[in-house]
Amino acid sequence: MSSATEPLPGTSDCWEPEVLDWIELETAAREIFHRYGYAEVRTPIFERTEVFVRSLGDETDVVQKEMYTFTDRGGRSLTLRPEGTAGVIRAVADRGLEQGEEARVFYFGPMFRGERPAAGRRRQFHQVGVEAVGNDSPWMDAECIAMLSHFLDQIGVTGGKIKINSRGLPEDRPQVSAALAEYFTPHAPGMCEDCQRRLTTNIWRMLDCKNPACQEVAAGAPDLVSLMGDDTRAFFARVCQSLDSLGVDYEVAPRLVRGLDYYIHTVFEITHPGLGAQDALAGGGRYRIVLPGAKKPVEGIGFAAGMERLLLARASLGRQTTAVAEADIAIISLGENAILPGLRLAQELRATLSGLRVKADFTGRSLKAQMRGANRSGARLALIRGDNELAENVVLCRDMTTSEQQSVPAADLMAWIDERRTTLFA
RNA sequence: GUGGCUGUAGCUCAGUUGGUUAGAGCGUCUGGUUGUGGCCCAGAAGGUCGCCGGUUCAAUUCCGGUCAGUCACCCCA
Repeated sequence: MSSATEPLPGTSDCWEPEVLDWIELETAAREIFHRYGYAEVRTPIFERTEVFVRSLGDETDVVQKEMYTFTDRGGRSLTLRPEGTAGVIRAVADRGLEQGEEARVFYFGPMFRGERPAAGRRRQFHQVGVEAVGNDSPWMDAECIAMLSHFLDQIGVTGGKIKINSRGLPEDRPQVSAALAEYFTPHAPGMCEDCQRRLTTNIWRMLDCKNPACQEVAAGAPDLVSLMGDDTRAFFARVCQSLDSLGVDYEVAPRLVRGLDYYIHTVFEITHPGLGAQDALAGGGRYRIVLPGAKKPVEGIGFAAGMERLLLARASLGRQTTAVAEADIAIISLGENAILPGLRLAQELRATLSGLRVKADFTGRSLKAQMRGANRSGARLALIRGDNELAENVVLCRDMTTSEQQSVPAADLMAWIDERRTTLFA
C-alpha cells in the first residue's frame, strides 16, 4: 500500500516466525550435506559478468534477459548471481584443484533474476545447492541424486517426483538435433507459434512445450538417449543402475530438457504437486564449465533447490510453522525508580541463566498495560518491582500460567528461578 | 517482456445502482476505583477508498492511464 516502504517487486521481507523455518532448513541442509562429506562455501553475491555468460551460455534465457547487470565505478560489468554453480566453480578454480582432487561443497544464499514474479518465483530467491567438482564418475551422479532425495525426506518434503534424463556430450548433439529436426519439421505447421520458432532457435525445447497439441507431437519424438554415442549411453545406464541399486525412486523423462548450456550427461529435476505452475523444487545435473581465461573445462555434478519452494511444498503438506514466544521472562518496572533496577536485573538474568529469553518493559506504563504486554510476549514468568519491592529488597515473581505469585528476596532470585527452571520453562 | 484477476482502517473484508460525517470483525490503546495479564463489558485512536488524469453539478463508486499485488505464459529453483 505505502509504496515507499514496500519491498521492490519480487522481493520480500522475512520475519519471525518464518525466519525460524529458514534457519531450520539451513540447519538441516548443513547436517545432511556434512554427512556426505561436503563442506560449506560462501562465495560473493556478484561476480564479473563473464563468469555467468561463459558458464551458462550466452544464448540462454537467463543470460539474455534475466540478469541484473551493472557497471561498477571501475567500468567493469558485474552481475548479481542468477544461480550458484558458476560462482562456486570459479571459487574452486581459484583455489586450485590438484590432479585427481575433488571438491565437494554446498552453499545457500540469495540469487537474482529479473523475471516477472509468480507463485514460487521471485526476483530475489534463495537456493541451497551442492557441487561435486573434479570428477567424471556416473556413481557420483547417483550419489548426488540420492543425497538430494535424502535431504528432502529429512526436511519433511515428501511426494516429490525425481525425473532424470541425459543431455549427452557436445559431440552427441548434432546427430540428436538433426533427428529432432527431421521428426518435427513435418509436424511444425500444427504446433504452437513458440514451437515453430523453436524449430530453428532451440529445437530441444520443443520436447517439453506445455501446449497440448505440441505435447502430442513431442510424445512421438525419437528417444534421444538411443541416438547418442556408446559411451554416453553407458554412462547414463550406470547412473540408472546405481539409483536402482540405492533404492531411489525416479523416472526417466526422455523429454526433460534444462535451460543452461553447461549441462552434459545426466540432468534431473524434482517436481512437486504442491507448487503450482512453477513446480520444480530442485534441478541439477552434470556440467562442464570453461571459465574466462581457463585452459581446461571443469567438470562436476550438482543441484540447486529453491528454498522458497521447499517451504511452499512443505506447507502444502500441512506442515505448520511453530510460533515461538518472544520471551521466557518479562520484567515489569513500576515507577521511574524501578526502571534502572529492571534494566540491571534483565542483564543479570541473561548473564546467569543462559538460554532464557528476557524482555524488560521500560515504558513506565500501568501495571495492567505491562502485564498485557508480558502476556502477549508469551513469557512464563513475570518479575515485578515497584517502590514497595525495592524498599523491601524483594522481587514479586508471578507464574503467568498458574497466576500464583510470591515475593522472593532479591538475593535469592537467581537460585529461586534456577530451581524452577524445568517446570516453568519446559 | 505478454495476458487475466485484484487494490477500501495494522490485518481479513463489507459498502456506495455516482450524492452530505465510508462500515464490520480481529488487532491496538484507555477505562471497568488505589500496583496485576489471558475471558467479558465500555470507550477511543486509526482511512489522501493505491496514484494521476478524464466524464459529471457531484466520483471511493463510471472511463483511461499508471503503480503495486496475484495468477498464468515465457523460462526456471
